[in-house]
Amino acid sequence: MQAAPPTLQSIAAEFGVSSATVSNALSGKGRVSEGLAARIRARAEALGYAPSLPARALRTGRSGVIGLVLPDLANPLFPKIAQAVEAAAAREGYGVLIADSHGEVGAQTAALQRLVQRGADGIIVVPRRGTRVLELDVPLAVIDTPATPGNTVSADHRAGGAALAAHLLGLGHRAFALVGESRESSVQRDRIGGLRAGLPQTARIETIWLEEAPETDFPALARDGITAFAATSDLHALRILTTLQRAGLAIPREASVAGFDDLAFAAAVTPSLTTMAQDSDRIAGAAVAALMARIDGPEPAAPPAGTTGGSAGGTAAETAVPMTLIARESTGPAPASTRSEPRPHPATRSQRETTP
Amino acid sequence: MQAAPPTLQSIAAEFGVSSATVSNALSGKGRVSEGLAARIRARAEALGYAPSLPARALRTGRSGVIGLVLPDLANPLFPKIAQAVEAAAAREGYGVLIADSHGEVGAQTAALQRLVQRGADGIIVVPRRGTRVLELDVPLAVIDTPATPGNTVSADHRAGGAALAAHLLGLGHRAFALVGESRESSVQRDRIGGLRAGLPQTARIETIWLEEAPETDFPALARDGITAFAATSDLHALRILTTLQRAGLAIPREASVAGFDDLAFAAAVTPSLTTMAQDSDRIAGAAVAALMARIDGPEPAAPPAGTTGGSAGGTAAETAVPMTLIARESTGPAPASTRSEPRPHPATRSQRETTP
DNA sequence: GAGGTTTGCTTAATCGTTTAACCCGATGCC
DNA sequence: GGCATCGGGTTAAACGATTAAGCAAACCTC
Repeated sequence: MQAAPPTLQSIAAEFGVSSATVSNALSGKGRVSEGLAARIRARAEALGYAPSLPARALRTGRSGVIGLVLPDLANPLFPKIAQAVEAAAAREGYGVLIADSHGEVGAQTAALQRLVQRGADGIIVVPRRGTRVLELDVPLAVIDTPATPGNTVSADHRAGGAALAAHLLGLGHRAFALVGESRESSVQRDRIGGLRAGLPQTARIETIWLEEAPETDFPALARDGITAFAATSDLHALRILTTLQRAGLAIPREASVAGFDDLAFAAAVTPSLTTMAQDSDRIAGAAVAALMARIDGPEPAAPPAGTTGGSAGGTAAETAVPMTLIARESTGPAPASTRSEPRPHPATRSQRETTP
Repeated sequence: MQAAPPTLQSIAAEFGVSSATVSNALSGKGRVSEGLAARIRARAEALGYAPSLPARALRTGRSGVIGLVLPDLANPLFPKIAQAVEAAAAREGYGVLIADSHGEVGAQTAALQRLVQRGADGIIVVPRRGTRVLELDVPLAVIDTPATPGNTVSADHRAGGAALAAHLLGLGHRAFALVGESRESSVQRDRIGGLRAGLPQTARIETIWLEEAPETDFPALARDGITAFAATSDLHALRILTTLQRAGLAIPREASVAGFDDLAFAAAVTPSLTTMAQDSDRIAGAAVAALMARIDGPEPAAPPAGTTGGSAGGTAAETAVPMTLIARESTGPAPASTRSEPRPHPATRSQRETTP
C-alpha cells in the first residue's frame, strides 16, 4: 500500500541532478554548492528519506550492527547488560543483534559465526564462565573480569568484593560465610577473592561453593556463629535470606546478608537486599566505545607479534569499572553477643588470603 | 589478515562458469547439470561459503532479520521471551534485532521505525501496557493478551488466573488477596479477572492495585483472615512472601502465596514460589510462525475493508497459549482455624465477579 | 531430417549507495 | 594571454546476489 520509499535517485530526479550529488549533499563529503545542498537536505527531511542500510552495507562493508552474545539469556543479570548495550549502540547509530549461547561452548562459537555472517561490524561477548573466546576477524569486546586475558572491560569484581567486605566489617561482623556457585567462573572467583582480601587475618571465614555443597545448611551456620553472609549473586543471597528468615532468624538483627548485581528483585524483598551493583551503563558504554574504536581504526597500534595470544589491544579505555555498594536493609550491625564473646571457632579460616 | 571471503564470483571463476550458475547450483532453482551442481556445492561447503546477507537483502528486499521490541529490557520476564524468540527465529534462519522502548510510547514508536529502517522483515512487539501499536508496512506480531485487539499470540492469562484460583480453592482457601500493580496493564487485568472468575461467589476477595496502594500492609491482611495471596507477578509475590515471613508468619502453613511467570528466583527462595508459568517457547514460536506466514504470503486473505482497525489477520495460528501451574512450596492447605471458623469479615467482597 | 522441446549455461539488469575519476566553465597568476 | 586551479557538478564503476531473458547444442518425434 505504501508508496515506494524515497531513494537517492528519486530525490535526484526531483532536482534534476545526479544521485551522486544528492549523496554528497547529505553526507557533506563531495563538493556541492551550499544552496543546492541545503535544498536537498530540506527535501530529504521532508520526505523522511532514510538510506537503505543494506545497500550501504553492501557498498561499504559496514552493516551498522553489532552482535551481543550472552552465555544465557535467562540469566537475570542479562537484561541490564542488554539494555545498556542497546542504548549505547543506539547512541552510535548501531543496531544490536542478540545471540544466546545457551551456556554451551559449541553454541557460543556457532552464535559468533552466525553474527559474523550476518555482517556484524563488531561483537560484544559475555563469555560463558571459563570460556576463552576464539579469535575472529571481527572486532571483539569481551566483558568478563579484569583478570581474564583478552578482557576488554568489566566491573572490578575484586574491588567490589573488597568494598563489600569493608562494609560488613564496618558493621562489626567478624565471622563470614562467602557463598559462590562455581569455582570455574572467573567473575565469582574474583568476587570471593576480593571479599577475602578485604577481611582481616583474624576474621573467621567459611567459603562455600554451592556447586560442590548444594545442601549447605545456612541456618546451622548462623547458629554456629556466622553473622554475615555474602553471596556472589543476589540470587543466592535471596536464597540465603529467605532460608534464614524461615528458620526464624531476624534479618539483619541476627544475621546480615548481601549479594551482587542489584538484580530486579533486590529492592522488592523484605528486608531489601544490600548488594554490590555493577555500573552496566558504563561497562556497556566502554565495550561499545572499544568496538567503535577498533572498527574505525583497523589496527590499534598493531601488536608486533603473536596477534592471537596476547592480552594486547590495550586501548586506553578503562578496563575495570568500579562497583557501587547499595546498602539496604539486609545488612546491619553484628549482633552484640557475637561481637563481645567470639564463638568456639575463633580461627577456622579455611584458606589464607590470596592476593597476588 | 584473513583472505577475502568467498563469493559467488570467486567460486564461479574456479569452475570457469558464471556466477549465475553457481547461484543456481546452490539454491537449486535454475537448471544446472547434477554433476556440476554437486561439485559446486562441495566446493562451496569446503570453502565455507556464506552468501553476503547485505547483498541478498539489497536484491531481494529481505534482510533475514526480525525485530523484537520490548517495553523494558530490565523486566525480568524479558529474558525468557527473548531467549525463546531468538531460538525460534534462529531455527528459521532469522536474526533478532532488539530494541528497548524504555516503557515510553514515543520511544516505542521510534524503536519500531529504527527497526523498519534497518530492514527488519517483521517485528515482534510486546507493547507497553495499554499501548496500541501503530500500523506499519511491515508484518507485525503482537504479544499481549488475547483480549487486546491486534494481538497475535499470548499466554491465556485469564485461564491461567482461573487455574491458579482453582489450585488455591482446592487447598481449602476461602479468603483471598489478589494483588496487581497497575490496572492499565491488560495482562494484569486478565490475570486478576481470571482469578476472580475462578473463585466462587461465597469467597472473600480483596483486590489490591499496588500502584494505588503502595503501602499495603500484607501481614495485617493475613491477621485479618486472608489466607491466600495471589499476585500478578512473581516479583510482587516475592515481596508479599518475604514481608509475611518477616512478620513471623509461616508460609505456607499460615498463608499461601502464589505468583505468575516463574521468574528466575521463584525456585530459589525458601519456601519456593508456586507460580503460573507461561510457555514462552510456544508463544515465541507462534509469534515467529505468524510473522513468517505474513512475510511469505503478502496478503493473508486480504480483509475487504478497514485494514487499519480490525482484529483481522486471523491466521489459523493459536492465539491463546495455556499457562502451566508450577506448584511449589509457597502454597499449601488453608489453616484449619480459618476453614472452620471464618473471621469477622465474612463477606467484604470488594467487587463482584465480572465474567462477561 | 526438419521442426520443436529440453538441457545447460551465459548475459545482463537490478537492488541503492558510495566514491574515485573526470569534465567544463570561471577565475587567478605572472 | 597562456596556463594552472578551483568550484560544482556528472559518469561510471563498484559491492554480491538474484533472476528474467537469451542462446546454442543436444535430444526427441514422426
